[in-house]
Amino acid sequence: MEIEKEIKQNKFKDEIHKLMINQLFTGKWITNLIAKQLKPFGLTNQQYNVLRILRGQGNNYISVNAISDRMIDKMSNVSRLIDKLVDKNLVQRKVNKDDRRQADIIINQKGLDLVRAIEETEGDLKSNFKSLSEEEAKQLNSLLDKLRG
Amino acid sequence: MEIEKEIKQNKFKDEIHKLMINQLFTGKWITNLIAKQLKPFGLTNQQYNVLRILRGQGNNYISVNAISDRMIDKMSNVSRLIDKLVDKNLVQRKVNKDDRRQADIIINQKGLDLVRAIEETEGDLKSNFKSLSEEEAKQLNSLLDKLRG
DNA sequence: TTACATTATCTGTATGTACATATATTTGTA
DNA sequence: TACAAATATATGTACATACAGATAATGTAA
Repeated sequence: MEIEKEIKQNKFKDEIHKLMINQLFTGKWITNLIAKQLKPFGLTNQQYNVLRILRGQGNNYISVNAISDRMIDKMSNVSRLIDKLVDKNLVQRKVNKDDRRQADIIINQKGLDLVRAIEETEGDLKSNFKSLSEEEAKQLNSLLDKLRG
Repeated sequence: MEIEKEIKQNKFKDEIHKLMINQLFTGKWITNLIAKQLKPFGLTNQQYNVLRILRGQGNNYISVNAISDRMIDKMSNVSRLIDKLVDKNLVQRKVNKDDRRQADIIINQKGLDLVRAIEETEGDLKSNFKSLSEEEAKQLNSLLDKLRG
């Protein structure tokens, strides 16, 4: 649906203004789709983002800062996100030997299993994105990159 | 910058997956830019969104539901958003005469002045979006609409 | 008109978020 | 070495958000 109809606004000041709003709306739309996907698993979007980052590290530990660098939402409070994941016994945290300020984080088997289980529901999520061709998705990706300058 | 670099991820499962992440990242990027613009005025993004919707109604009252329909983030808790705006004396709320369940909201002069003052800083915000041509912005808008199906 | 469903909004609760500041450790430099 | 600056993370706080459920008013069908 056109953004004008989604928010019942039939006029925008200019194309950039419309784009900002369209972009915010679409971002929120995807955020909500993912939140819905994660709900049965009791994870928030940011927690899932962290788990996937950790999985990407394989058997290596990674610092809180490095996680933050890789997060989609860099404003998230990673310390407390990790707290939650430790509470749920999905990741382990230990103090780095060489730099005792640093916390080293790693995902454990339970965490890996959870990510795997969630990934098995990816089909449902992806079904919301059938309206774009591969070519259009590429074009959109490159326009988004360009938008951010 | 390319999304790969922004989040230090050099590979995506497929173009759609990359698009989801790019979209989330870009949405968050714009959200943060707007939050920064609003900070000196003590408003949150959603509060500002509501104020602009109210201004769009001119001298007419509008219900909480109708505001929600017009919001970018429809999950916001409009009742409490309005509470905040009433506390700040930017809007007025009254009970609808014909349907006493309904709350009628209207922006007042102080609210209008504040929106106007914020709009005078739009130039700073817009300066972040110079990298796209008008034509590209249009193309992006139509791809985003299409993405949501 | 009475009972039940529906609607519009509000409230309670748990959790998440943003941001300022604190704590602990390490680094750089005189 | 001593000490200020920088770094990595954690904590306090005020506020926002999501969602379930409550409350009150209205609509509807017998």
